[in-house]
Amino acid sequence: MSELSKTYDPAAVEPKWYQHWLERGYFHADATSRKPPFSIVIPPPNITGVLTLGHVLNNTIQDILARRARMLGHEVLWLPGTDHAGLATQTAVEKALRKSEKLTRHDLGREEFLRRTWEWREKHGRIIFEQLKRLGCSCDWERERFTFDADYTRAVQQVFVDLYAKGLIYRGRRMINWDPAARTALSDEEVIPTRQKSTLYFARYEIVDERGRFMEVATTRPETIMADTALAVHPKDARYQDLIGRRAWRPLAREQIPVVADEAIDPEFGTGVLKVTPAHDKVDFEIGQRHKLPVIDVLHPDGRINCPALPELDGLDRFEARQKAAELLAERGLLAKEEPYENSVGFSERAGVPIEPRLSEQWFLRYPKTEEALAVVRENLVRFFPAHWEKTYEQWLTNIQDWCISRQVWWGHRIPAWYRANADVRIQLDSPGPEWTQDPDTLDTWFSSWLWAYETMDAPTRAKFYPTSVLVTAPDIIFFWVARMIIAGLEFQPGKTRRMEDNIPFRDVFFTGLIRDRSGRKMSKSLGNSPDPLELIAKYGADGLRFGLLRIAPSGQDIRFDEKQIEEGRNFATKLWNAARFRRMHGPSEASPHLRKNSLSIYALEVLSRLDDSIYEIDQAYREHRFNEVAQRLYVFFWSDYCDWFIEAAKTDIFSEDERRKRSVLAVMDHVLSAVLRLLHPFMPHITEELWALLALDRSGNADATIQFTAPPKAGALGFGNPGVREARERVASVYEMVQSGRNLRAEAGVQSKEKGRFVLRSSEDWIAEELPTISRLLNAEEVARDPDYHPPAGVPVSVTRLGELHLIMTGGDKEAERARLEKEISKCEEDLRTVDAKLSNSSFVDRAPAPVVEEHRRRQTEFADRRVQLTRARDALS
RNA sequence: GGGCAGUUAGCUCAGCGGUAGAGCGGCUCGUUUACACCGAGUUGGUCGGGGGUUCGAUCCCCUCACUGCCCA
Repeated sequence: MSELSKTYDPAAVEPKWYQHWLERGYFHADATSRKPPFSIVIPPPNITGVLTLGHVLNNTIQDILARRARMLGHEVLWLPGTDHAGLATQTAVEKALRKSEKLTRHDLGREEFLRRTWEWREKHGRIIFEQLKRLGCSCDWERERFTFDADYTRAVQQVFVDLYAKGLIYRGRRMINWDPAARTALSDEEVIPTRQKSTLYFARYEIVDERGRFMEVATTRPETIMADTALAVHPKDARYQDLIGRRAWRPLAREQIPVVADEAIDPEFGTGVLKVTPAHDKVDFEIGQRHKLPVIDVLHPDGRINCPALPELDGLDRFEARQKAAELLAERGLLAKEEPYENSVGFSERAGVPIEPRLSEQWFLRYPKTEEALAVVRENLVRFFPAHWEKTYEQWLTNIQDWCISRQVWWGHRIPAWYRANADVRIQLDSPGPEWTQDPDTLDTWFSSWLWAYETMDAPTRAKFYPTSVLVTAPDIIFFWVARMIIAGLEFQPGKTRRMEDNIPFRDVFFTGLIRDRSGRKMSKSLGNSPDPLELIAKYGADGLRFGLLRIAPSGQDIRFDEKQIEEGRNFATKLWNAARFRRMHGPSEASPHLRKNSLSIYALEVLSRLDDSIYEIDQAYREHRFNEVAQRLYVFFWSDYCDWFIEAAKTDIFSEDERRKRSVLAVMDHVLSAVLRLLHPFMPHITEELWALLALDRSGNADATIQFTAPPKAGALGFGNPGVREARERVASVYEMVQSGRNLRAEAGVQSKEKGRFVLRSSEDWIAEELPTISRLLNAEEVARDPDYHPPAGVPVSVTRLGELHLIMTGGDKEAERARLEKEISKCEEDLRTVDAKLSNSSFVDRAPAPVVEEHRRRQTEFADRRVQLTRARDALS
C-alpha cells in the first residue's frame, strides 16, 4: 500500500472526481424513478454574472441539500439555469458596445442589437456554470434552462394573455418610477430609498392682488417650480386661513396658481405650504386629482428640463437646473433662504441614479391570490427558515400595489399586445395581421422569473418533481421573487391537482445571510472588497472554501467574511486526510468493521458514543437547516474527540503486540472514518469521495463505488446507552481530566515538552492500573506509577484530581513556587465552594429548585470540600 | 415614523433558565513513530446600560442606547 503525501492536494483531486461524476450521470434526475422525489430549482444567476461569494454560499447550501437527499435515497433533481436579466444585460452589452465600437444600441437598431446580445449570451452566459462545476455543484446539467428559451418565452407571453383575459392586467396612465438613465419605467421594488444630504430652498410666492405679501414654500426641488399648478396648505392651519381659495404667482415661468386646502399637508414641515407639482410627485399627483388641477410635465425622458417658457433652464440636466433655478430665484429676490437638509431619495437599483416619479402609460398587474399567498405561509404549507422573514413577507403582501410590468427595454419578452390605427388593441401571442404593430415594450424580468419553479420542467419532470422541496435564496429578493413565485403557483396551478399543497412552488424556503467584509460592509464590485471565489478555490480547494464558509454561516444572519476561516476549512481537509493516512499506515480498512462490544476499550466506547451523540445532533440540525451547526459538530467531533483524544489514547493498542486489541481499535477507526466521511460528504464532496475510494470503505466491494448514494450513519445503531457505556464515559472523562492536570503540572514546573517526566498517582481506584500505559502516553511521561500510600518529599508538585493525587516527580522542585501555585488553586477552590455553600444555605433554593439540581449542588459541595482538604494538606506538607 | 434582526474574550461567532464556550490572535514550550495546513500548555469576559419576573437570569419580560436590514 503506497503511502499518501503529507498534505492533501485539492487541485489534483477535485476536478478528477467532478469529471467522473458527470461521466457516470450521477446528477441526472430520472423522472421515472420510484424513489421519493427531492427537487430544487436554482435561483437563476444573471447571464452577466460571474461567481461571487454570495453564489458560493447559496449554491453550496443547495448542493448540501441535494447530496444529503441522494444519500438518504431520494431521486434528486437540482435544476440549473440562467436569467436573461433584461435591463442588467442590456446595460452590460451597451457598455461593451460603447467601449469597443463607440456605438449605442440606437445606432445598431433593435434587431441588430438583439442579435449582438444573443451573441454575447452565447459567449459569456455560461461562465458561471463552469464556476459552479468547479465548486462541486451537483446540478442536473442536462436540464439547464434559460428564461429566454423559445418555449419559456411563449409561456411568459401566454401568462400575459391569460391574465389580461381575466381582467388582471390593464394598461393605464399612472404615476410610475422612471429611470432617466436607462429611460424605462421600474416597479416600486426596484427603487431604493436612500438617505441623502440636500438643500431645502425657501421660495417666495407672491399673493395675487396683494403686492408685497408672500407665501414661503420649502422645497428640495426648485427645478420643478415651472410644473407647479397650485400651492396647498392644511385646512386647519391658522396661518393661512385667509389665503385659501386665493391665487399666488408662480415665481418661475410666472403664472397664477390657486391656493388649495388639503388634509395631506403636514403643517409641521417647512412653512406648512406645499408646492403642488402633479406631474413629478406621487402625493402631489393625488392632491392634483382631488382638486382637478392641470398636469404640467417639465422633464424630458432623459431627465433634462423641458420648458421652452423658461429658456434659462430649458434643456439643462435636472441637477444643473436645480442650481440654476435657485440662482434665478435669488436674482429675483424670491429665495428667502437655503438650509442643509437630509431627505430620502429613491434611487434606481440598476443605474444608481435618482428616479423620477412620472406620469406615464404603462401595463400593470393587479396581483391575484394575495390572500391565499398569505395563508399558505401562515398555515405552514410553505415554511420559512428563519421564520422571522414571514413578517416581512406578510407586510409586503398586505400593502401590495399594482405591479408596473412594462419596460422600455429591448432585451426582454415582448409584450403580446398589438395595435392598429390608434385605438384598436388586441392581446394575443401572434400578430393578428400585417396592419397590426406589436407593442415595442418588454416585460419586467421578474414577470418571467416568477414562473421559474415549474415552467423549467417538462411534463414528466413536473409530474415527478413539482412542487419543489426547498428554495435557497437571499432575503433581498423575498418580494421580487419568492412572494411572486408563490402567487404564480397559486394562480396558474401547475400541480397535479387543484389543491393548494400541490400548487405551492416549494415546501421550505431557506434564506441565507448576506456576506459582508471584515468591517461589515456589503461586498461590492465598486469597493473591490469582494474576493474572487475561484482564487479562494485555487488556494484552499473547493471543499475547504465550502466547509470554511458554511461553518461561519449562521442561519439567516449576515456573515462577516474572513479569509482565515476558509483557511481553517482547508486545514480541516488536511486533518481529515492525515487521519486517513494514519489509518492506512496500519493496513487496509474494513468496509464493514465488526465491533465486538466486550473487546472494546473504554476509549473506544467513549468515542463511539460521542459519535452517536453527534449523529443525533447532526440529524436534528439538518432537519432545521442549521448547516453551520452540522459543520461545527463534525469539526469538533473529528478534530477534538477523535483525533486529539481517541487516536492518541488508542495508540497504546495500535502499537501493541496484542493482535486482538489492535484489530479492535482499527475496526473502531474504520467505523468512525466511514461515518464521518458519509456525514461530511454533502459539505466536502471531493475529499470524502477520494478517501472513500482510497480506504476502500464501500460495502459493495465494487471497485467503482461512490459515496454519493451511501446512507449516512444512523443514531443509536450501535445500541449504546447501557450502563457499561456510561461507566466507560465517566472513566474516560476522569482519565482525560487527570491528563490535563498532569500536562498543566509539567508546564507550570517548567518541564519541557521533549523531556519525559515521571509521575506517581496516589489513587485507590483499582481499575486505573490497566490504564496507566495510556495515561503515561498521553502525558508524554516515562512512567506513571500507582502508589496508594505515596508520601511525597516536600516540594513535589501535585495536582488533586477526581482519581487521586497526581505527583510530578522531579528533583530540585521550587518549594515557594509550588506553594504559590497551591495557594492559587486553593483560593479558586474556596471561591467555588463559597458559591455552592451560599446557594445551599438559601432555604428557598433548597425548597424550590428541582431535586436533581439541588443534588448536583450537594455533589459539587462535597467535591470542592474534599479538594480543598487535599490541597491544603499538600500546601501544609511543604513547610 | 413602523417592522425585523443584532449587541457574549483583541477578532469572528456558538450557547439561550442551573459552575461562561470554540476557532483565530497573543504568550510559553515542542520537529515525540498521521498531520508545523501540527501538538501541548497558557492568556483573555461585571455576556451593551437600567429595571422587572424567578430560589436562581447571558438566556424570559419591560425600557433605553447603539449597529444593520426592510417598509413608509
